[in-house]
Amino acid sequence: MNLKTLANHLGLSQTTVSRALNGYSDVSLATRNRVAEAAKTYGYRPNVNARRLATGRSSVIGIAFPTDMNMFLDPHFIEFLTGLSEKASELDYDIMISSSQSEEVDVYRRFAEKGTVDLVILSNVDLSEERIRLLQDLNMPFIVHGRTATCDSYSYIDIDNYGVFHEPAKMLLEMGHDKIAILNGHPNRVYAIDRFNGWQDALKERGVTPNPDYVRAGAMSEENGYTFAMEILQLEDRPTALLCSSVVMAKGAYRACNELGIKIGSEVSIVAHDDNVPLAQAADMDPPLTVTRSPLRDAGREIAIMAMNYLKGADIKELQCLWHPELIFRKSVGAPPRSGS
Amino acid sequence: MNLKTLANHLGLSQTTVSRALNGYSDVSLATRNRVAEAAKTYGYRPNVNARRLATGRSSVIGIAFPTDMNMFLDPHFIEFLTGLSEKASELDYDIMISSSQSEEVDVYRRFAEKGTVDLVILSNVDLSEERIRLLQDLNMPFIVHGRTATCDSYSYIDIDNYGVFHEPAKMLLEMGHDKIAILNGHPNRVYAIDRFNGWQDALKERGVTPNPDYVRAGAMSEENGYTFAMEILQLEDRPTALLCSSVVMAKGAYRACNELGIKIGSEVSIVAHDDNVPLAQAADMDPPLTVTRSPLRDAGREIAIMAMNYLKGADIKELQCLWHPELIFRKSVGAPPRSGS
DNA sequence: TATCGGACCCAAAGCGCTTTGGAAAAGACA
DNA sequence: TGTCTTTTCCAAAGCGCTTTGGGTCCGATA
Repeated sequence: MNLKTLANHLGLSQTTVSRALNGYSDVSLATRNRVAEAAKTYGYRPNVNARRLATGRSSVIGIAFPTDMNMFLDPHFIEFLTGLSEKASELDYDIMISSSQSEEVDVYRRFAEKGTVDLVILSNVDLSEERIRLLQDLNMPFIVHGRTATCDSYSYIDIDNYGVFHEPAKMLLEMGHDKIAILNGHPNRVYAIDRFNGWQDALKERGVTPNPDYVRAGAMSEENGYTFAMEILQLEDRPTALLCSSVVMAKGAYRACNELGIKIGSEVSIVAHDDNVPLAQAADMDPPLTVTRSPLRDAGREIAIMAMNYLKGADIKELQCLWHPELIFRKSVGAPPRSGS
Repeated sequence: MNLKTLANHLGLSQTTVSRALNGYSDVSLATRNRVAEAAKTYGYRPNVNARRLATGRSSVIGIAFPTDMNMFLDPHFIEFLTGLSEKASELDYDIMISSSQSEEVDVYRRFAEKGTVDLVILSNVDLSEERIRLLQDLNMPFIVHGRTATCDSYSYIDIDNYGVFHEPAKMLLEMGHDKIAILNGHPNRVYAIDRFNGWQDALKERGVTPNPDYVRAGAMSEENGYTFAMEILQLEDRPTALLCSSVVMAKGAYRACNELGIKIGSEVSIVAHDDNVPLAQAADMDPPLTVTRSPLRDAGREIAIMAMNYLKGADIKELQCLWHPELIFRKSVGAPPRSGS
């Protein structure tokens, strides 16, 4: 069933039927309904490729599939992608993934040349802005998940990573902790830098000098969480609180604590950032883990909406989201142990 | 730059240029080269959507993105998808992912209605064949990663899961092991059933009665590997060898052995199936893990090729692959301890 | 009564490709 | 020389939609 035969069935022109289905106001509400009705009963679905050819738009969102993805990212990336593709489906957008064996920028070049996608989504940005520059050069619309220094010029969604460590650090300081260590993500990622600064500033605001021994950074694996925590908790002047960049890392830290016989929530307080990936439920841990929470899936869903608005011509200023994670207090945090105990 | 202007530049008709670029033999080799040359210098790329409209083919492969994916599957699914999308790009196919908040079959319905994809890929099949039946009803081409009982009727790629446990079990038996336990995947997955049978038959062939206490099954997580191994290794009549369904599970088993002070490779032998996901490198374990190996990424790449051949009209019989994993012997396997030791 | 502005609808021209059904030129053969 | 194939090319007709640029009808206005 195509437009033409549907129009014939209705005794209307293709134009009218097309415009009726697309909700134009220059066709009366009555016929608009009549057309919608008929479309439903005949099971008419417009041919996507014809529409794409006619409009020049594809309603497809592209995303480069990182082929050398480090293991940690897997569940996080998937979680984000799940949200994105769910919402995109609802909005009648499609998601196309593509990967190159060599450079990620090749993927964008291909997208741009082929013209199969209207917009691409950039994940996992680091300090280098090669990809962003390329996309700007190619004149290919894009939205960034995360931010770089020059984020004024493009559309992005990010969380307040500074706050992710600043808020809980402040809270811990107010509870009397002053030896606060961080188990951070990879140091060339923008979010890790922001978090580091959040931690550092929180201490400085209280007149506490940040201790470089209390800083560890690397891939946010359970393994690293364990290793880093083992190292830090065996320092002579051991910290009374740990800020972890992910729940998975915190799990490693929990394991280290258990092994060292350190009571979580009394002898050491632990806070982590929670992307809410299924494999790591902070609330189910023992003791339940205090977190700053910002579900990645939600970010994926939001970015789909932003993509739609972008393509509808929304102003760039409306397409810059900064989310502030909520701080969820649970049993893994308590007053610092009295010194000497 | 479109066909028309390119044709004008060349002083040829659109027809000729089109057919030249598509390698038809009714245009002379000389002009074919000339056209190819010109296309390159002018940077001509055919408009994908116009082509799709004209041919009715999209050169897009669809895949349903499982929204409620269990945590274990993540890295495996990603690994497969990476191979698929790499090869697809090389072959100039695109990959479209889609997910529904409710049923996976909805995704296929949408694919079929919209007509955006030429073929879909089914992953992770279980015994129920609802999805397969639907796709057959919808007349939508598909390739299955895995198999069900009725696999004669469709195209698939799978590994010999029976052999995955049968081969190493046979080897262990020949080395003198007769108390062999299995840490299997989820019992309603076809591959887990096949593996179970492989193990069972290997024992029976040697006249050994399979011991139900030696069978554990569940999600293939490190956690489960640890728990299952702990249980099994503390049985009164403890096994001398463990077959694990994944390297991640084997990692859990390694942890259990270390905790119990059981020497791997002498007191207990361990073999696992290795999909070669980056997060779990069997060769780097201590001791290096003996595996049956079949990289998932390769399967993804192969399925892209199969998809192309399918769409080119290849015979169904040529589109049924069964791969036999190689058995890689490493230090985690040794002769069984002498009884009484 | 003549004019005008809405409201509603439509014919036809694209979008950029592929494919059909020849046509013209060039050899092959008698 | 005339006929018959091959070889090489092309005009034109789609593919199924959107959009432009009117047209018609009708009530409102003067």
